[in-house]
This record gives sequence, structure tokens and C-alpha cells, in this order.
Amino acid sequence: MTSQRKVRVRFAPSPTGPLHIGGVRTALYNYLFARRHGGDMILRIEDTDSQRFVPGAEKYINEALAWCGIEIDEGVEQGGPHAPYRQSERREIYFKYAMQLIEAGHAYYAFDTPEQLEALRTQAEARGEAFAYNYAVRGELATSLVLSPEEVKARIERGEGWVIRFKMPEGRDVEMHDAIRGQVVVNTSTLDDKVLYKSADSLPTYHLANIVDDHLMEISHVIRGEEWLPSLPLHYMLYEAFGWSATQPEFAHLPLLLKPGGGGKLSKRDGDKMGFPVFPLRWEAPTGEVSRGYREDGYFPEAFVNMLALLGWNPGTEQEIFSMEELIAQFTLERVGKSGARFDPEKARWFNATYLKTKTDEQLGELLLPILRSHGVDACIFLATKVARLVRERATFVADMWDLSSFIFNAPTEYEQKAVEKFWKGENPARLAALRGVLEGVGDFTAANIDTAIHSWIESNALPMGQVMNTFRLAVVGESKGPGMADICEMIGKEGTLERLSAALNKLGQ
RNA sequence: GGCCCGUUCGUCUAUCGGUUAGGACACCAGAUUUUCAUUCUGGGAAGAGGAGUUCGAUUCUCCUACGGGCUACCA
Repeated sequence: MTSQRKVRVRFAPSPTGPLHIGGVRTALYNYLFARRHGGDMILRIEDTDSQRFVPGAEKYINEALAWCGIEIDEGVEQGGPHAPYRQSERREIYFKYAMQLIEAGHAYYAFDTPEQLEALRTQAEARGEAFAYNYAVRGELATSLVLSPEEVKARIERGEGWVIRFKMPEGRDVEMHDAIRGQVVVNTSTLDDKVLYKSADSLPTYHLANIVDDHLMEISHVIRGEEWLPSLPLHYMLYEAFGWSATQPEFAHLPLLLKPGGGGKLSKRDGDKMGFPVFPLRWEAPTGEVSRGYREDGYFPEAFVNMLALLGWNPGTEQEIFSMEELIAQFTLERVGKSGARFDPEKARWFNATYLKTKTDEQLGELLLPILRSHGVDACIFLATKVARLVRERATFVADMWDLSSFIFNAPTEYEQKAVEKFWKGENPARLAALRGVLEGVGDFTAANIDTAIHSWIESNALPMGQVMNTFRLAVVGESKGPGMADICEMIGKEGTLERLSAALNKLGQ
């Protein structure tokens, strides 16, 4: 809350699977905010759910952030003054603070079994109500609030299951502040006594661990998804119960990322069902199920980050293309939107195409080279760069350049029907045969020479340019698309070009 | 059901009481082009509804509707 405090933010994902783009955006906003204010970015792994823990998820999170260019100052891999940064390694800390809450009367032991709670829920449901574990019912349940200290001690020693619940005050209006939404007020009577400490795995729940760690790690701003807004009053009360209100962080709840078609927030499960990745990186689940990622789909990390940054934030100007440095320089929480943003795969592609345009031929050639080789082309960087220069303006992804240029390396085996109908008629085949002769006479087979030869031939014979060139293209490429014919011929070479003309003349007939 | 958040073109959004409501993606048309693409030009397209407040509401307030989130010994 105080502006004097050093900015320290954290991204605190749960390793229950791969990070999806909503999570990446949250990490990005945290990072931008930290860098903007010369603060620290902390990565904390919230693995307090032993049931849903997924091996490999933590590694994935680190890799994904690194790919995006989101640098971590303190975290599981980097270490730091507040290590460990993995909550499962901080058990004693949470237990100590849970005890502190009980002693201060802000929390209590509850001995209800899952079955008993389930029964209470179904009973309430039968009455048309929703069961809430709160001030109204806690006095009638088996808790340390009503049981004698001896009885409580005995139950614990006997090994009976217990949890620690927060004793939510009754009838208090909690006035909260959110950097994005302004003031929010909630009455505590609408809240319930949340479990703070689970007996099942001897770990705290998110709420306790979160508040304790944010406090201990001196977090100044909590920037997280809107799904946490409902638990903000609980968190406020927790800070108060611990006596930490004075150093409580400022909160900012980010609007959610919605499915493209509407109908809910973008979730991990959407996967590639909807035809676009929801994960930054490819993910192979322990079950063997594979989900694709932006990296593997050929997105430039800069484009991906740029696209994500603008999904819920904008600088108020008409600038749309931002480097990470520009984002850092301009990012403010005040300009984050309030409403959920529907993710648009089409615009994501546009961003990539735009970034591709900014690359040099050499850069694209370097990226294209391995792709060319993977298709069996014995290419060098010089060749790859040349190919890139020829087809780049038609590509959205680097990989597109192979589809756009493969005809250079593989002569057409069939010809596009429509183009054949349109051009392989009349005098065109005969003209093509003549053109073959013209090309045969070109000594140094460069694009410039080829161009000159063809044009002077066309002009001196007063031939219809469109008819000749399109027929020519059909014969060499196999369809009606691609770069200029002179460039194509140079790439293919004299021998190859002449062969293709003969082949077309043979197959399509004269 | 309860609690909370939200609501400007199809989508992402600008607008901090007075604008022909701007931009981008997508879409359509035209120009350029040996094809495709690029590029350029132009076009259609929005303030959920209803009450207020005000000289004046997209902008402030309330109600309704709709959308979303939360409601676990998950985060």
C-alpha cells in the first residue's frame, strides 16, 4: 500500500499441469510491473495439493517462462533470501502460523469427517439451501470452540482427523481495495470458515500458505487472476488476524481470458479441441496425452508475448507492436481492463506474421535451414536465405515457407485442374515450347537475364503476356501461385527448368 | 440458490459529460501485380434495456437483463 516499499511481486502457480496462456499472461503482467518499478519477480511453486500434483509441471513452468523472456529474480531454480520457494518444503512454517492463529482465537480445530460434512450438505440441499460452514453452525459442530481442551487434546492424540478452520467474524463489512476494480465491500456474514490446514496431507490450503508466504517474502503487490477476488475478504481478514495489515500487499485482480466462442474462461481442458494451442509449449501429460504449444506451432516468443500483453491491457495509444522493453516502459495496472477478454486465434496469427516481416532474410534463412534439411533438401544457409527472401511475404510462420517453396525442390507431379483448364489451351502449349527454346539460349541463368530474355521475346512476337506467363507458371510450379517466374527459374536452374517444361508438354499434351 | 465482478463494432479495444464514437484483427470492394501473396485506398460494422442526475450522457447513480467468477481437507 505504501509507495515507499520496494516492489516485489510473485507468480505463484500450482504444478498441477502445464501453464496455460492465462497463467502466462498473469506471469507477464507481474514481470512487467516488477521491471517497470525496478522491483523483484519471484516464482513460488504452490504445491500444497498433493492429490493433484503432476510431475514435470514445475519444469514446464520454468521452461515456458524462459521461452517468453520472463526472467525470475528469486525462485525454485534461482534460489534467494527467502528460500525455499516450494511450499511443500515450508510445512513447519505454515504449521507454526496456524498454531498462532488458534492461540489468538482466530482459528480452531474442526473434527468433522468428510462423510459428516457431506451429510450436512445434502441435508441443506434437501431444504433448498446451501450449506455453509460459518458462524451460524460452528457452535453445533465438533470443534475446539465447543469441545473442552482435554477432549480436543484427546481426539488429536487418538489420531482423529482434524482440520484447522478460520473463525470468520460475523457481520463485518470488509472494505477492500483493488488496483483494477477500485473499492469492493463484502460483509463477512456471507463468508464461511475456510479450512486453513488440511489433515489429509499435513499441508496448509492456498489461503494460509499464500498469506504467510506473501508476508514473509515481503510481497508488495499481488497480481493474480480474477478467480481469486471472492477470497480477497478472507485474505484481508487473515492479514488482520496475523497483525500484518500494515504491510499487506496491494491487490490487483486481472480479468479472465475467455474461450473464443464465449461460454466460460479459457481452461486447460480446451486443449487443441478448438484448433489453437492454449499452452505456450507442447505438453505431454504423464498419461501420454499430448497438447500442442505456441512454440512448436511456430510462434515467435516476441509475437506471443506481444499478443498476450494486449489481451486485457493497452497503453491508450494506437501502438500495437511492442518489444518487451517497450511493454516494461509503458505497463501500468491502471490501464488493465476490467472485463474478460475473449482470446482470438486469428489475431495471434496476425501478430506472428507481423513479427516475421521484421526479420531479415538471413534470420529467416537460419530458421528455415533445418526445416529444409528435414525435408531432405541438401541446403546451406546461403540457399535457405535465398528461399526465405523469395517466399517470406506469403508466410505467417517460418514453417509456412516450406509449403511455399517446396515446389522449387520437387518438380510438380500433377497440375492444378483449374489452372490447366484456364491456360492449357489454344496456342499456349505451342508458345511454351517456343519459350523453352528461348530459355535454352540464356547463357548465364540469372533472374535478370531470364527476365530480359522472356520479355524481349514476348514483345518482339507481340504475345499476350498473361497467357504466356501463366502457362509457364503452370508448367514449372504446377499451380497458379508463387514468386516471380524469373526468380523461380534461377532457383531451379536451367536444367531443371527445361526439364519441367518438357515434362509439362509431355503430360498435358501439345 | 447465495456472494462478487463485469457489459462500446463479430473479436481486442480508445473515449476519463459536449467526438461525424477513433484504431487494430477479421470481412467486403477497388488499385497495383505475369499468378498467389504483399502493399495501398475505400467500405460496412458498436455504446444491452429502462429510469434518473444534468443545459447535455457511451461516460455519473439505480433497477433489470445478459455474461463471467467463486461457493472443496483444489489452486
